[in-house]
Formats: sequence, C-alpha cells, structure tokens
Amino acid sequence: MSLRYALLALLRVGPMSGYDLQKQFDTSVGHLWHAPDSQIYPELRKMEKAELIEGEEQVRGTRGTRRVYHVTAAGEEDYLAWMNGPLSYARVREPASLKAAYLEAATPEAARSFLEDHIAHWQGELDQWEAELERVDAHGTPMLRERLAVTPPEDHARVVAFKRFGYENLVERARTEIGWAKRGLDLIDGLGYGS
Amino acid sequence: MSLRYALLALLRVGPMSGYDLQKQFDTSVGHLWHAPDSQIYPELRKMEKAELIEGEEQVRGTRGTRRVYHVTAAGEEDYLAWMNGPLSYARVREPASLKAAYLEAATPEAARSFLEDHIAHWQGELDQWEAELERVDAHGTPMLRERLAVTPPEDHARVVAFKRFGYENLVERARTEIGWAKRGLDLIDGLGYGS
DNA sequence: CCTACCATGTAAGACGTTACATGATTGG
DNA sequence: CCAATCATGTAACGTCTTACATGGTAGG
Repeated sequence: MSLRYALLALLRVGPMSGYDLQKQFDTSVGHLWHAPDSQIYPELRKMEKAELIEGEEQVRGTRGTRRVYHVTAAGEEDYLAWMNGPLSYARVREPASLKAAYLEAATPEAARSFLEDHIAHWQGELDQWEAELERVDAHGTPMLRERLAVTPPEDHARVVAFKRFGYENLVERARTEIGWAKRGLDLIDGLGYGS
Repeated sequence: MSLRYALLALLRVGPMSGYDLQKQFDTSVGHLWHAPDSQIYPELRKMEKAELIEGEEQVRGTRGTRRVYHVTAAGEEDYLAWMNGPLSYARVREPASLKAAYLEAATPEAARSFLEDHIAHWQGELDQWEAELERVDAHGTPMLRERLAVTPPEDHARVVAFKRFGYENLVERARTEIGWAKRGLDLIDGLGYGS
C-alpha cells in the first residue's frame, strides 16, 4: 500500500507522468521506497480508477503522447488519512540475521565473505543516504525546491526537518548494520576455527 | 527463498512435522523470520517434490496421521550451498522512513502518535529479542538444547556465539528505531507548531 | 464429555521481481 | 542519421497475507 502513498506524496507537489515519477523513484523517494516501472504504471491506472488521481493525455511531437497525472480532492483526502492514521508494521523477516544465527554451518571463509558483503552492501546504502542528507541540507534537490515553492515560507523549516528526519533513520540503520557485521568479523577471528 | 532455508535449518536438528515447525516459527526461529502455517505446509510439499526433504506418514491414535519430515542428502547440500553462497539483498522499502519524510502533512497529534506507536512497536520486539538472548545464554531453549545434543562439544561455543550474534542484530535494530523515534518526538516539540 | 491442542490444508488476492516488448522524440 | 532519453506497458512467476475450512486426539 505504501507505493500508492509514495506516488501521492510526489504528485501532491505537482502533476507528473509515469515516466517522471519513475525518475523520482530512481533518485529522491527511491532512497526510501523502491519501485520498478512495471509496478508504477499499473498502480497509476488503479489509482486513476479509484479516482485518487486524474490523468490528462498530452501530445508530444507529432504522434507521441504522455499521460500527466494530478491528485484529485479524493486523493488528497486519502493521502491525509494515511498520514494521520496508524502505520501497520510487517512481521520480522531478516535474512541476514537468520543466516548469522546459523553461521556455524558455513565455512569460515564463507562466513567472512557474508559479513564483508554485508558491510559493503550497507556501506553503499549509507553513502547514498548521506549524500541525499547533504543535498537536503543544501536544498539541492529539484523535488525539494519545487516542494518548498508550493509551501508557505513559515512551513519550510518543518518540511526540511522531516525530510532530514526520514533519511536519518536509514543512515542510522546502515551504521548499525555495519557495526554489527564488523563485530561479527572479530567474533569469527576469536572463535579459533580449525584449532 | 529464506523460508525454505529457515525450515531446513530446523529440520537439520531433527525430523519434525509441519505442526512442529509451525510451533518453532511462533517461538525460536520466528523471532528471525515469520511465517504462517498457510505458507509452511505448501512450502514443505514443494521441498519434498524437489527432494530436499522426505516425509513419513506416522499414525496417531486410530485414524489420525502426521507427516514427519527429515532432510535428504540433496537437502543438506542445498542448505550448505545457501549458507556458503552470497545473500541477495532486497531493495530498501521503509514505510516508517517514508512516512517520516513527509510528516509535515500530518497533524501534530498524528505525528506524535505515529512516533509513539513506532516506539511501542519496537519496544515490543526488543523485549522479545532480549528475552530470547537471555535464553540463548542460559541454553534455555529446547531447540538449542537439541541442537547442541547433535553437535560435537568442541563446536558448542560456535553454535551459541552465532545464535547470539544473529539476535544481537535485531536488538540493535530495535534500539536504533526507538532512539530515532524519541528524537523525532523532541523534533516535533521544537518545531513550534501553531506558533 | 469436553476442552485444549494436534494436524493439515485451500483460495483469493495483494505485492513484488524479472524479463520481455515497443515505439517516439530530441539534440548533436 | 544515430544515440540517448522519453514514454508506456504486458506476462509470468514467486512470495506473503488473510480468511476460510476441517477433523482427530489426549487428558482431565
């Protein structure tokens, strides 16, 4: 269900096509919620059917068209209901913890590789999120600028603060994962394999 | 795919029925990976078809039966291949961060509730995981005891250490989430809503 | 006898991934 | 004219959730 609200959050800033939205999922909101285009286009159609958004066919060149969507009053209402309602939490499903808990079944080399990959994976995410945080601080993303342009000045601080806050969670998450995996490498060193 | 390996990890300790496994998902391994019975039974059938496990029909009373599964050589091989191979990481999809990043759209009361719910949710998880950690330290879970019973004594330390290690990740995760949400409450206090 | 527990599923639908598929436009 | 980008999907498959559905057994 979150995909729908990620899309609405973007469309509330201004009308966009499926393609535009997809680009956002590669950059800004994609750092919080991933979605491929094969999921975005059908979801937009469903949202249009539910009358949360409305699409307008625009001509492009001589034969090309693009469908630009905007949020309807019902869509706005639905979005606010989601924002003001409780979030439902998914049950825990942590492949890395699951594997770690049975790591004695792996060879020492495989165990090391697993943890090194884990560090590399989360380091990659961390780099992206920290870069995004810096851009937020500098108001350097096009989306954020458009967002602030349609927001009363007295609310600007709030918008930026919450955006920052959202990314901070991911940054902390990545740091925690990296710290954990590093301690895992130390653990393996201390376990005296083969001795 | 992890469900399959969670099931194999359990069955490697000793033969069990779908019902037995389901009980484990309510307690031990369920703290790392959740699965409902409606997913477990079909997956067992699929695994049996793939010859990773083998089921034996056992009589129970006069008419009742239970199907007890054990891991085959091919299943053992498949499990070790998973343990020794790389883990594939899912792309980020964090509903809480997504919502947090747009929290200016919520009323201050709803924003507070969201963060308070977040704290309550992760505190609940944290309590469970810390309790499980204590049981691991005390070798107090039936699964762990059976596990150690089928493990050479020189490997006991490793088994316990990795089990502990797996749960530590979740404990840290929960602490990070709680800390983040608490800072969010402070943030809201400092934003001067309505002033 | 009755309650708690043992035991095993099916069905429908939402959500997500991966691969496939096609064509137009713009700028150099 | 050619490459990069714009633009929009379908299809098949796997995973997961929620709800429904049924019956046997063991112990008090």
